[in-house]
Amino acid sequence: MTSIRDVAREAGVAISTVSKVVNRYPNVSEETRSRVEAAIQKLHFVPNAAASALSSKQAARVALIISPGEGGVMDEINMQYLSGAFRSARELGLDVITVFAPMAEKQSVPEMIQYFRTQSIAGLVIFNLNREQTTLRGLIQSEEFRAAVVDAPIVNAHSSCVSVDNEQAQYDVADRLCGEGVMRRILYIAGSADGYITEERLAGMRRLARERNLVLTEKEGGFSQKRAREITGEYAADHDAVVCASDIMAIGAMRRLMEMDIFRPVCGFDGLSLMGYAGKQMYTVRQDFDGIACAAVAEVHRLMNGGEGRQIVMPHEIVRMTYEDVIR
Amino acid sequence: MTSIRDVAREAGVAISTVSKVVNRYPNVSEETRSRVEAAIQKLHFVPNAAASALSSKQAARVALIISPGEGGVMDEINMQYLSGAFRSARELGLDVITVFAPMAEKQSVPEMIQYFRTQSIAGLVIFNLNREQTTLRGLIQSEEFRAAVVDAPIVNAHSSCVSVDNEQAQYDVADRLCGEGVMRRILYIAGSADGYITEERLAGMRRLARERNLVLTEKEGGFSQKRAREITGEYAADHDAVVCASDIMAIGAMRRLMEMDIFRPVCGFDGLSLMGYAGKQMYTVRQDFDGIACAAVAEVHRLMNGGEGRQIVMPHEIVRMTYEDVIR
DNA sequence: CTGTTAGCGCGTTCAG
DNA sequence: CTGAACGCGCTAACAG
Repeated sequence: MTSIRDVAREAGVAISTVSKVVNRYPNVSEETRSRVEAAIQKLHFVPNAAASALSSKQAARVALIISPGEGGVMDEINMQYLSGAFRSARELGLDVITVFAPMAEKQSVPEMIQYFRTQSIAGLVIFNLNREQTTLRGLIQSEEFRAAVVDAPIVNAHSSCVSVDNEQAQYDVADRLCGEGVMRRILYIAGSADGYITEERLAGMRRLARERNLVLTEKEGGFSQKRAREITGEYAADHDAVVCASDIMAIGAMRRLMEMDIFRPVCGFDGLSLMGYAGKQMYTVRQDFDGIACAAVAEVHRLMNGGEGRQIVMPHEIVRMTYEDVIR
Repeated sequence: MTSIRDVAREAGVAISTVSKVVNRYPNVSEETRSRVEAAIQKLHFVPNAAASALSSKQAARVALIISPGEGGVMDEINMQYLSGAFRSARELGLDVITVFAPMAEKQSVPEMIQYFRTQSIAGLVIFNLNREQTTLRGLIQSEEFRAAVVDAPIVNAHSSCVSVDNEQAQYDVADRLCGEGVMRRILYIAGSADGYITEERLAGMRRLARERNLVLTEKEGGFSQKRAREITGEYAADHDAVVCASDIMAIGAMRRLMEMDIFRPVCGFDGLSLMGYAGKQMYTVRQDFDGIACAAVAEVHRLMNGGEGRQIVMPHEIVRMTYEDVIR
């Protein structure tokens, strides 16, 4: 392994001069710079990130923590999160590691703190946090690290939260759906009680019901397609429309309705391409997961530079998705 | 930041003794060991991975390179790959970074070599490599790093390949399908020409056709649901069954058949949970992506310890998937 | 503008 | 079994 010292010798300059060239410091003469660069080329010198971090003590590493859905439903969202996060990290010059939440949950809070510290982690970006993930929540509350939490309303001095306005988005999509005809009795299939976003979306739905004088039936679907099917089978016939707190539940509802051979408008939430498999066109809330992850990484970067925790609201969009929109 | 030196002072021993305790060296007396451990607890000492790697020069880092599918189809597979890879890496004590292939492809081979070297990367695990990914292929051929390549038959002194027996698997699933009734004319919708696995699967299909005296029509579906739909619409009526080289194409074929209101048995390849949305039950090849990734990481680990490149064949399974099997 | 020097935190001989 | 001393590759003051 050729080191900075070899380059210095080759170029006939001091070690620190090489360092300055490598790190683009301004105060190096054009001549020595080019001499050093020639030596770098010649020796195929490659700076050692570990040594650099050790010396400068600027180990700006960030851990991305994702919760894979067992059924493959969350995968599309998670990959978009990762895609945005990696891109953003690269742009900001942040070093990133990826952690699967279940692994973290198997450990205790001190163990995870220990692990992240040995890894020189200074910031966390946590996706899809729910109430049952006690280790992760403990990690945030310990305030040992700066954190950007996506879709969970946790804000303190060291942590920000990033998400769409779930309340408003649920309101908007249901509003659109209900504007399509005369609908009074709405079946709302909510998420699961352990999800933070569930309440916010429910609140949006309730506000719409109040304003529009709708009769609302609320059921807990737990983000499960199966549950949504069952609920639809049991209640949909007595309602004019089915509003679901997630796409996957909307697909379940739609399929059940087709089996029952009755038509009810259905809407979902998230904007997955999976929606195209529902069989009919459907309104949903399109979230820019890529952009959300991007913003979350930027936010943790800001926090690591001394920023205060805050809440960030990302834009959303109501779309109508069909099979044709989705397939490739 | 409390360092090994603080611990040594606290415990009243030398720095090297602390190091030995931390790294579980045998030659430390029970008494000093416990004294050191007490000090570690007390001071919340956490070893610094960067410093450790720098000093010991054992930076056993591995890069996982994944190709996200634009349409969200590949996401389920990729997440399973990541899941298995992370788990395996943790068990083997390997440090891991994740890289999206499109980012790598934007760079030149020397740039990527440079990047990986600064990151102390010694091994690569490459998923879903295709012929168009020239940078990645150059990276492998440079033999700068040890590599385990999933689903692409590239083997040299420093690289192994890991995959199911695609030829046999395609043979098996089509065999099962054709065993269900009297079928002579088979429509085979292959993958894309730039995918390595495409030929292998095609070869398996051809072997079956030979042995069973089938009339085979081969079309290139490019792993595209849309293409598979079109091909099905054009040719399926004249055939007895449709064999697809991927689940996503099988879904397209099945949907088209339903629209055409004719029934033809269809089979896919991969075992995605997405298959449940096809509408009917369907044979497919279930690959254990998690296990494949796990094996690939283990393999690159072996290569990094001086092993020779080789080919590893993972087991596959023919399954019949239905909507009910898949939803949760 | 360039060179000298002192660490960053740790692993590892090699004497004792 | 223990500890002093050196070096990993690099950055960051300082002098010059």
